[in-house]
Amino acid sequence: MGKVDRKKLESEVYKIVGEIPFGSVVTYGQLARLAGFPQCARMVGYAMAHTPEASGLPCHRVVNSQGRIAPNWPEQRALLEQEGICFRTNGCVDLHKYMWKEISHLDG
DNA sequence: CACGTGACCCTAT
DNA sequence: TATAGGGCCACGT
Repeated sequence: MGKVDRKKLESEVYKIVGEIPFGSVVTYGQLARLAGFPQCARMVGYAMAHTPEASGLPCHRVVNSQGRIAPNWPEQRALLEQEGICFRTNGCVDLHKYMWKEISHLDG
């Protein structure tokens, strides 16, 4: 196995992110698996952190496996709340409630 | 070239 | 329910 093709990973991930429906969230790990890079959740995070603002992609709908939003980006919470997503007292979204249904089978 | 870092994830304690 | 540690891999210094 050679090195990961970051460009390929990015294009695949961005394509999927663009399809996340309003009011739903997806985890980094799920994105990695859907994109065909199951061991690269970290790279997905890297890609998200470098997503051009001009892309218009709904990267705020991507959270970690605990439903926690990205550090150093508090705005993400407001963006999700605008879509009707409520936060628990521990600061996480309820994945069982807001997970993108079409891919929720990738959980376990 | 070696090392530290990060919008991560899983298992064990 | 919390923390700790290992694995992961590209990137910048």
